[in-house]
Amino acid sequence: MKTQTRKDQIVKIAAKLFKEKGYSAVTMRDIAKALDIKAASLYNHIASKQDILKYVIISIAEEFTAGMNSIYNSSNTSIDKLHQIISLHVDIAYRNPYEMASLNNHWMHLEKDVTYYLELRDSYEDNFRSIIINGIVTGELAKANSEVVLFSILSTLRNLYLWIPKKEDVNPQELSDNLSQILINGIINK
Amino acid sequence: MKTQTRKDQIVKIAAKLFKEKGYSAVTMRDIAKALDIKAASLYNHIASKQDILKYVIISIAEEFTAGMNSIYNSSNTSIDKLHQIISLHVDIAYRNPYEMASLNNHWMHLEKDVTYYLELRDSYEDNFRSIIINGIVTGELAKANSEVVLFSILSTLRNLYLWIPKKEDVNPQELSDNLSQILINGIINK
DNA sequence: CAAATAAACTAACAGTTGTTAGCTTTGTTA
DNA sequence: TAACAAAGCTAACAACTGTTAGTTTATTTG
Repeated sequence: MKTQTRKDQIVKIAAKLFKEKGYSAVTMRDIAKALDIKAASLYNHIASKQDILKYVIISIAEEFTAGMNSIYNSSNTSIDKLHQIISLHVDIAYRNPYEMASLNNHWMHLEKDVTYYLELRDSYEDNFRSIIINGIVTGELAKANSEVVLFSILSTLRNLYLWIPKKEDVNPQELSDNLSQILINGIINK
Repeated sequence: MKTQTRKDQIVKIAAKLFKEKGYSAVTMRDIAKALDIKAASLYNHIASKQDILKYVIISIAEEFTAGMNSIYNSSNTSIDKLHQIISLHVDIAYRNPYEMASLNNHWMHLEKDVTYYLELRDSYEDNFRSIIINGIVTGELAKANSEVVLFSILSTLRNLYLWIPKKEDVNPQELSDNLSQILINGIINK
């Protein structure tokens, strides 16, 4: 458990405010006030407002990419890989519910770094798509429009950050199991 | 097909800009420039920036509520009701992909009208939850955590607006059918 | 054609924005 | 205890914000 630097505190509290009001609506004075200091003092720790957003988003985007690469390159079945992807999302969303809002909704304000972010995201989606198509080809997964399957699962996983903080005592393992059952087996009683 | 008033044009183009950059990052001058007029001229048609957001969000929120009420009060099976809810979302998202971004992400800037918006949304979710729980009780749906089922389906449906504009020639009926199959029957091959 | 209305314009406002410069305080180490 | 670095402060800036007032232009209607 690394000790939290002042910069870490700034990034963390900014992420929370970004989630509540959106990146543009949060001012440097808002962030400062939440830490009980003046706006100018923030600049002893970060270079700019955009710099804060970068720290909020990029590290988590890279965590997703690393996780996906490891899953993608393993020799598990497609369905096992899907289980692992679900766990990956639950785990990250559980630990970073505020940051996920910026990752999903505020990345367009990264400006200079938006290209890098989109590369990470596209590569993530490409791997995910591959796993689904492969599962359909091998017959593990039912024949279906792979784009709709990808979109549907990814939508649910990307929205976890909205839902997790609203439920007290969510158990990540249990949530992961429930999601796997619903997303993979469906909800109908057969 | 009603003719489009100037106000309608303003609301429509503003919704598009809100989706691209977020409500707070879009200035009245941005909206005006997109219509090739000056910012002050906007005020001949709308009362304020917030007023524009209200027009973007509330009419669609009410359309969802009306649709849900009609489905909820029908005498169909739970599964038929779920099919109808999916169609409702596809239909509205297909016709209003930009407006859906504000409905999902910018409603907190409604200020005075946020209470009304949340009433509509809560009532919508309550009806949805009821339909799911009823389906589980009657045995139409498999035993599962109803909150996770609700969250999972709703996440997919609420994100349609992000996905529909990226695919050319999406056929709403076909999309609706694909989603129904995936969300209700799952993706596994059995 | 006259009058009324709709819809644009210019100019300006008061407040807010991110950021910088320069200074002071605080806490640690030599 | 002197020196130093880390982290705070005040004051100010230029640009930008939503909005208003007052005016002009274009269109519709009696």
